[in-house]
Amino acid sequence: MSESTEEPGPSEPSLDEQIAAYQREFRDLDPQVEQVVSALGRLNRRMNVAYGRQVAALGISNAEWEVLKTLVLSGAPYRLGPGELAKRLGLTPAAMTHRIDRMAGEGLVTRDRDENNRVRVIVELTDEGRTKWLEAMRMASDFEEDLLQDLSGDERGVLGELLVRLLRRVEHAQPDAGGRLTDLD
Amino acid sequence: MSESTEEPGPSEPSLDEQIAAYQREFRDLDPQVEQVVSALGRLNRRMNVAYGRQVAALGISNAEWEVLKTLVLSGAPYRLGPGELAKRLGLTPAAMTHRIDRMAGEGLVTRDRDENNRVRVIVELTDEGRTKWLEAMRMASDFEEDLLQDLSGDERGVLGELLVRLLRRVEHAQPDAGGRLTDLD
DNA sequence: CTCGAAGACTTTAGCACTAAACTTAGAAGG
DNA sequence: CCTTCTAAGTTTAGTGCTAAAGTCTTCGAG
Repeated sequence: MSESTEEPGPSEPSLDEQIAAYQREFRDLDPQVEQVVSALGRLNRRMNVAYGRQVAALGISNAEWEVLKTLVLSGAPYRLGPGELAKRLGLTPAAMTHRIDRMAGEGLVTRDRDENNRVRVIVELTDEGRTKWLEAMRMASDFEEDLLQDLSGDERGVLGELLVRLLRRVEHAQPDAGGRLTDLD
Repeated sequence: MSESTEEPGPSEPSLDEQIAAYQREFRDLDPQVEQVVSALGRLNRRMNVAYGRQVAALGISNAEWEVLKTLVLSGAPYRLGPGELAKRLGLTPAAMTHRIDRMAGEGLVTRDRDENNRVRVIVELTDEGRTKWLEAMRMASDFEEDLLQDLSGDERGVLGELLVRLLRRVEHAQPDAGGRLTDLD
């Protein structure tokens, strides 16, 4: 399951067949719950494959695009330290070091020591990096618009609201509220 | 936006802050679309972290659990070749070879040559593997039930239906229907 | 002022994956 | 038969990640 992080994919049985098979093997399964969860997982995997293909056309990887997005989201002047980037991306600092190496080599970011505190490093988006981000963003938002094309405005609103409620349940799961979700991450 | 299969994570701004920041940097963004897409991505990442923790308590990895699920879904006698497994999991055959090595070493599956066609290999779930699958399945379905706890039956149905419609759009995107989605995977 | 401790990266070792080359069994043609 | 082709797995080389150890600056206590 993945970025996340899991990333299976292409050739699986249809969703309905899969749910039916699970019910045969596991009687206690609620098909409605399973439909939501399985559709969520599959949808995400397919979308990630699609994003990867799109940004690859711009000569960057999905991983690099994530870094560009994080820097832009931090707002002008688009600077963050490697540690902060790692935390926001859910990576180890070690992995960040190497990603930044690559991206600095490609001219997407610069990496400099902070003159006021020479133990800190500042990663800053270059103009080229910002341009790549904008191009990727345009492709992504076209793709997302396409994806939701069959849904009415009302349906989009309902879907967004339901997803946000699930997200809230996962993110700040209340202690003492039935418990199992309390220690998620 | 990412996933999985990209796999970022833990410490990000709140969803609302993130959407507001994107709107500042990219005027053309539809906040409703962005809410759906971002919530989907985040939800999935958090869920994958949670699944990973749960199955780790059983002594297996998320990757191993995916293999167990695939074998069980294939139905009795729970046998598939490495190539077929790789296809369903979206991995290369090379990666399957190593996963099967590990899992055979742990007693979760057996790996044997097909006597009728000695170029084929048959991976078969052991009783121990089936037991692990069942334990993981129980944990997962409890977790999923918990996750959806705040949604009424109707809301679950609506959510499932909307997700399935999105999934259909991604999976068999019609040619000649506006196009961009036609070559997804 | 100097020593010790903490913080912020970087480096090293090891693992899991992909892409591409290789191996071997069975199938097809002459 | 014997050659060639194809299919199914495995092996090799190289990438990107994590965990843990290492380096270097800064800060605080004596």
